[in-house]
Amino acid sequence: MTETQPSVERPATIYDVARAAGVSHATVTRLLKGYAGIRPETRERVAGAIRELGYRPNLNARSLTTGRSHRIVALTHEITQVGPNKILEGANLAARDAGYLLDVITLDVHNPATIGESIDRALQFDLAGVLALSSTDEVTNAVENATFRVPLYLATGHDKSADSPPAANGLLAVLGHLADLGHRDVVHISGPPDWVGARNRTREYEAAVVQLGLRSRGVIHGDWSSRSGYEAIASLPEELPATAFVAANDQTALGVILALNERGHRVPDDVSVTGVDDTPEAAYFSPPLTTLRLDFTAQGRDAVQQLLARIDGVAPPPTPPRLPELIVRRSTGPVRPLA
Amino acid sequence: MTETQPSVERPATIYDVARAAGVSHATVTRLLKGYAGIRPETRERVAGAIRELGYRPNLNARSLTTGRSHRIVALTHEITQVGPNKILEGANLAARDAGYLLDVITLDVHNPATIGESIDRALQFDLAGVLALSSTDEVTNAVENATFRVPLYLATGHDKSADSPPAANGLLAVLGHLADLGHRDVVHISGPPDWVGARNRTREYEAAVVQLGLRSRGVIHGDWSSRSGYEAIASLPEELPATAFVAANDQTALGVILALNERGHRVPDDVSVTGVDDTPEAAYFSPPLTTLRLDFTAQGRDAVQQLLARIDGVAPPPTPPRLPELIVRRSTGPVRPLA
DNA sequence: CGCCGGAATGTTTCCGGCAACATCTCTTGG
DNA sequence: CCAAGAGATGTTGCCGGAAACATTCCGGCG
Repeated sequence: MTETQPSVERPATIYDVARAAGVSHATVTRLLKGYAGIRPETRERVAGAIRELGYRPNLNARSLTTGRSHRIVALTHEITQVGPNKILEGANLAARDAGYLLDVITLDVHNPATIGESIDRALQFDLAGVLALSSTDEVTNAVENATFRVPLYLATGHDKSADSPPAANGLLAVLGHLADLGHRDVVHISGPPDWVGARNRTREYEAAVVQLGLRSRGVIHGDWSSRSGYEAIASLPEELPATAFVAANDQTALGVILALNERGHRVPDDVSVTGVDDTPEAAYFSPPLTTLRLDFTAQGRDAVQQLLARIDGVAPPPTPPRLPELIVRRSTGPVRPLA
Repeated sequence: MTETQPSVERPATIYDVARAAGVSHATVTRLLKGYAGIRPETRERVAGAIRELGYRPNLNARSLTTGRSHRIVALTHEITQVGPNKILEGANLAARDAGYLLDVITLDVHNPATIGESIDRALQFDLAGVLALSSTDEVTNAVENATFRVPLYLATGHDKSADSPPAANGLLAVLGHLADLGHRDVVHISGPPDWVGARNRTREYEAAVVQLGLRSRGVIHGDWSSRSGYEAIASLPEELPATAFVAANDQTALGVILALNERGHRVPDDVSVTGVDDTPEAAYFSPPLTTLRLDFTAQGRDAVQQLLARIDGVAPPPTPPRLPELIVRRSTGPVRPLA
């Protein structure tokens, strides 16, 4: 399970390289920075020395003088959740493509005291910028209260903001689909209220219900977990108040399905269930889940792009709307009227 | 969705603080380092200036002189997988408790060329150590080929190594459970062969089969995904060759269950299915999954501890064996003989 | 053949913090 | 009352690299 490498010798510096090549350290720097005016012969010698000594510039020292680093930090949390997780993945790629190193600092939401501390710690490095991938109010607050001396881009929630165009309103598609199947009575199992994304989904749900002329038979607060979906159904009266259950995410939907099964309701014959996120597993639930596919990776990319624009003092590029896509599978079916 | 903060003024340095307090910068350093011999009055003035200016030491500059930083980097990949993900969580906590900042660099396994590059990039900073959380051979190789000048701890796979005590052999418990239920014929759906953890599980499976006198009716290669579990079953002949299916992880088991359902086999009445990992969702599958609970978080903690010991040149603490725990739920039941 | 000017290379200083060493300022003992 | 010594604070140089500035080299031209 383990292996180590002894080599503890200090890394070579430009001075070492310069000495080995018989030039001044400035020449080494020039080579490194791609300066053209170096005699081929000299260039060769220096390059050789660099190779020989396995020289690698010390980025700390570099950013100390230049005052700018190519490092950006992403503050995140709950990377277990699909959303944050994939956003990070996208951000990581985008950063790398732009020549930046993105490193991730995971905040411990369960331990609020440490949030500020972690942020503080991160800021002690020379950073080009900070990408705050915050999904909960707690983290958002902590971020807003911190004093950053570097560009900051705060992406709250992996959802569209309140003022986003209606087209981005994914739950409308979900409820539209249910309405098409003849459903009138629906129940929403929401995400944790301190998550922006959860609130947005709930709001979208409520708006869609109105717009489509459906009846919402309740919003039950969940917490993204399967357990909360299970318990939501368990808390319902014997006679189900709805024919369709709209869960805030796929995990919750999973719990909903199990609870429904246990109470003798077949999905989708008796009741329909939907999720949000389209996690890789959703297609393999029993039955496969009708859900909303969100492009988290793209959102991560967009966020990095926004941050980079701020770093470079350029006008931020417009973020193309990322339209959620309705994925219809077998957890939804034609309504079967309530008893 | 966004907010920015303008403040781009350069952060205060010890010199700024010194000037503001009317002392030399050395005095500021002394205060920072907890040196006792400072007159209360002076101390007060300096502390005031620090507060006033919002001074934060520049860790880059610091590690430049001290030659040691309190930063460790975790190289990881596929953080979407539960295992790596939770290991990271544990590592993060352990590092923080030890006063280190752990930052995470996600390697892109799908793009091997970038692995070396990312590692290289990370090494250009002053690092106290590197924690390589590698689960696949590709990454392991890349890590082994890189030249680190800092302590390295390579944790391969989130499983016990080949020479670990038999007690750690979790699949024995799983198969023992199946044997107790009367199952004789079993099939294993493995993880991707380039994952150490997957190979270990397969080996454990095979050993357990022999030890318990069962009959393995095949090992089908999967890739951790639900899809691979689904396809594994789909590839089987009409007459199932086994009464129990041992999946390499929970996701795979999910796919297995769906495929089995679709072919008209009820779980667990007709066939039994097991997983590994005990993801939070496993308890809410339909039916809830019998699986093996692994303590990933502890493994992450252990790894950090090992690394820190190397950094400090101390003898590494013994890693307590993390015994997997069999969680029996409803996806397994008494055998029902093959037709 | 010497001078000029650009190309190639070298020297110095600074970034922010730290540590070794130097200096100053008291208190105290002879 | 002065010197010694401890305590408090200041000065200097260095870490690795970058940039401004300085110098050397060289060929061409008058």
